[in-house]
Amino acid sequence: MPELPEVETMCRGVAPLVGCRIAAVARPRSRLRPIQIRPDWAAFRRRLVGRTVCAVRRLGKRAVFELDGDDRLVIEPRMTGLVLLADPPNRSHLRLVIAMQEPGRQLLFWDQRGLGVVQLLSAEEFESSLARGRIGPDALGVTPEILRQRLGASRRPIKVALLDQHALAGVGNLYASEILHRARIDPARACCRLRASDWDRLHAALADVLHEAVRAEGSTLRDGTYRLGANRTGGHQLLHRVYMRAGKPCLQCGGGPIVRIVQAQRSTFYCPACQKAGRKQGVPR
DNA sequence: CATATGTCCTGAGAGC
DNA sequence: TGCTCTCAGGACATAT
Repeated sequence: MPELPEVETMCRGVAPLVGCRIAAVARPRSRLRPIQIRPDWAAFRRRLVGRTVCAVRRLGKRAVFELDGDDRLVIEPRMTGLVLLADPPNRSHLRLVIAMQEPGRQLLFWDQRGLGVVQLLSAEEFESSLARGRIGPDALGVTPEILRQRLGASRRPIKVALLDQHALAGVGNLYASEILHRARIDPARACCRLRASDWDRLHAALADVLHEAVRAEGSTLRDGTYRLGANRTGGHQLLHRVYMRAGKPCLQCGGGPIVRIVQAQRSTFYCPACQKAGRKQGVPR
């Protein structure tokens, strides 16, 4: 499930396409339902061919290709999408091939479940979707003050609020649990009940966990869909302290065990000992 | 407006 | 063995 670190890794992977010019755009044939491409396929293709890739950026969980003429190609991998230069896991779930004029250069979008969305937007459309709060500020670009400003007034549990991409972009289900564990905050606590010190720890944990995961090139989970091409996996799954570790001892306090609860129909993993609401925030032995 | 819930999708794995 | 069922969750639509 690509979240910020996985999308960042994919964007870095396709950075060699900067400067390349799009020669052809193709949708491989498939028995599967086609993914969403906007605007319609004909216009999408017509507007892409001939464009040059000026930059590849990431915003939250989206990969944004800036093209000459100021259009933006925005790819949302959602659950199982991969943005690659080559070597997709298989051919049957390859959804989009953008071939460049430069020999051997191409951009691939592979997506097993097909929930991903690919859009071509004008600069105005892209900016207005940000301005109208459709996409919140990137999680790695916020200060502790902005973090609190974006989430602090909500009565929702902090774990649920962290997943709201309109409030803050980039954190998904996996890293929300890891971040709250590192910050020693109870995932069920309402945002509006957090104190200033909690926001400081949350901000530090957010940056720590996400940077650590980027360094490890993201997390490949049991389903194995997240790949870096050439069948390479990410490495951060080896560093998870709570995610998918229900019943196992807490790596922080040695106690535990880690508990799984469900919030907003999603799994949350946490250590009740380390993350007890209102507990004195020391390092337990 | 804020918050909660249902929906899309495919493949893996469980259970019979 | 082969079937049916459940589950995973990102982002949006719809309901309250």
